[in-house]
Amino acid sequence: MPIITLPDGNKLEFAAPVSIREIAEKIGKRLAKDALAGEVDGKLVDLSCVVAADAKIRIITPNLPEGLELMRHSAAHVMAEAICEVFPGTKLAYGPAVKDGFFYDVDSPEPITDKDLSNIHKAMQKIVKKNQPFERHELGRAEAGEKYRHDEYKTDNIERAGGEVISFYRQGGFEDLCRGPHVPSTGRIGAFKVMSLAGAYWHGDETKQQLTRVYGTAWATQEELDAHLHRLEEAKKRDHRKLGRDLGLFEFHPEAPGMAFWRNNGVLLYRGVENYIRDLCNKHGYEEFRTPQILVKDLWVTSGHWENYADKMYITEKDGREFGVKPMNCPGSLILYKAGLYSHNDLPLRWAEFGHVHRFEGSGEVHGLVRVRGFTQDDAHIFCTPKQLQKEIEHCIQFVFEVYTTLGMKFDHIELSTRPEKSIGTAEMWEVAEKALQGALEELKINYKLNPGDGAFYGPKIDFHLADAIGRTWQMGTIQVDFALPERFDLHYVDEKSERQRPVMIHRAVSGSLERFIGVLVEHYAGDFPLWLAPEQARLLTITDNHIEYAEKVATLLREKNLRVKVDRRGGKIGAKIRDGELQKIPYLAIIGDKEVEDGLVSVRRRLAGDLGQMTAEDFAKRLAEEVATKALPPE
RNA sequence: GCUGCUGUAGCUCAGUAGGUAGAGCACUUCCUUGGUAAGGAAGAGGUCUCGAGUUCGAAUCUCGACAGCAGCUCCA
Repeated sequence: MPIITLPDGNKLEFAAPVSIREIAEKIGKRLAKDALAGEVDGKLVDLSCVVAADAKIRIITPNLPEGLELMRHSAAHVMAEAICEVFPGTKLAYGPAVKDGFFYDVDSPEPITDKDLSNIHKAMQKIVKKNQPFERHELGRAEAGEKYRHDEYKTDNIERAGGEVISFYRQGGFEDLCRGPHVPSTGRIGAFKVMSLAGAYWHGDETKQQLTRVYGTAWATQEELDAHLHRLEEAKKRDHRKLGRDLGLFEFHPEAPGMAFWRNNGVLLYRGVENYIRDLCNKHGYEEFRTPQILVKDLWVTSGHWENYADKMYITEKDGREFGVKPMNCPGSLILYKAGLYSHNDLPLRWAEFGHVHRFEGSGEVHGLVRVRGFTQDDAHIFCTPKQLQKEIEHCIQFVFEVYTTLGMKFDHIELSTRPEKSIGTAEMWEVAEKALQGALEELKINYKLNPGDGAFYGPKIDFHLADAIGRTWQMGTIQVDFALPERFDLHYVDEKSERQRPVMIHRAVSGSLERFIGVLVEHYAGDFPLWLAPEQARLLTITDNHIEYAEKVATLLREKNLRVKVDRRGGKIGAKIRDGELQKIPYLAIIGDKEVEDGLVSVRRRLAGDLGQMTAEDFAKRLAEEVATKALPPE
């Protein structure tokens, strides 16, 4: 006689084993209608699943995150059936629910193209209309393997599935191997849309064949689907590549694929970020260095970069000698360290370098400013004793947080990556390094994800990831512990007993790359930068030509306070000048006409905040200088 | 690098069935001196990314290159 405990604590008693569907019906008609699946003692199950023993039960409906995920997973099955209809002979590899939707990786006998998406969508609509139940059935491992021995993907999935029972789900005449659970029938997958196509390697392995990945999105209601599509449209407007061009920040040209050309507004922004970090370096006890752009091959062989990344380095040859354009700044620092003599009293040495590096990223890998072939790392190399290591890491983490907090940016996640297969150094070095990083994270009580095997070839690392306008995440700041390079370059310091010891090295970058950082920054603010970073902080708009002289005087006053200001002295109506200023996202527009000239005033509009009324030119200058000094975030 | 897609004026885009191109905005000039998100008129601007091919004829069809977009892989 199962006693069912509901989330609110109420209990229901049944005389015989009952299905989730029956439980839902007992609770209420409306719930039974909405129910997609159940959760029995924390495990998701089909609505048809029968409960025989006492259990805690939740009914899963479309408005719960689990319900939405289920709908998306079921939508993937419906799409798989549709694809098989449109492309008979298609084999199915993998089709999970993902953020905002789902995809299915398929192996179709002929290529699927964009033009086929609407046909797939139509086929899905027909399947949904039939509203066929999802039916689970199970086979023994051996039996399942035999049944699908001609399908390499199913065979593989069966091999990977745990347990002796392999479950399948059927909807009408279509069957797919699946752990489940599913929504009760094909009519219950909500509002959906087939979105796009892409290639995807089987198991994400480049050496395996490439499958076709079909992406879809699904939502509980049409309104939510529309809202999602609208959000995507809105996000496009924040795309840093578009804003970069529209706001005159930077652009790209085929003459230097994957490398940015910066216009003045972009340079002002770039310099703002760079100088800010530079000032913080000073505050945190760093010294700044600069090392050559092109260094001999032998150096890259010693550092291990040649072995690991020669094909991604820009290589040049003169007088029969090979040189590499630097892809990292560290070897330059190592040379400088080695050329000096340091004692334990000198450590830690915090050496910063804004070094411009080049990496030949693959043609499909470059992406606006966030993945480029030439970029400046706000790099630093910290040489310290093993004892100082963890404290130095903590110091780096705090530095990173200081910058992102000031800018009002939130990390998507923080990652600790450990030793990869291809690496240099001993197991012991790696262990000490990984422990130091982990220790620092834990000391500062920072949530992080473990990412095993994803460290740099010379050491483990902590990475700080941020999301762009459409939710793609990018690695920004990084802190990497390196025992290997000091060894390879035979670095040492003199300890208290006058003995030579090996220093540890930390590689750290706060922004990661200034280019990527600015790309994400543009999307984060949608071009409405805090005043201290805005390229053009204020624009003075004259009503008529008669006001130009006074406007220039006000401009001079502002420039004396180190503010970046321009005068819009064109003809035309004030409305048009305001519109231009707003479209270019200028933080402050000040209107100057007869009234202002007469009384030494300006009429001020703050973007995103509106009309501030009249104030004296002096007060205006003071207000802006204050906003710059406090690094205030833009108005909401 | 891989799969699919795209490339027409500075920007956003149209171009029907192969018959050598069009709009809006921006720009220039003139008129307008106008008070809080577009004043009016006229004008200029294109080797339709590049190269081959098919054709009497290619922006349009085919192939290749280059660049870009989405995803995958990679990201020291």
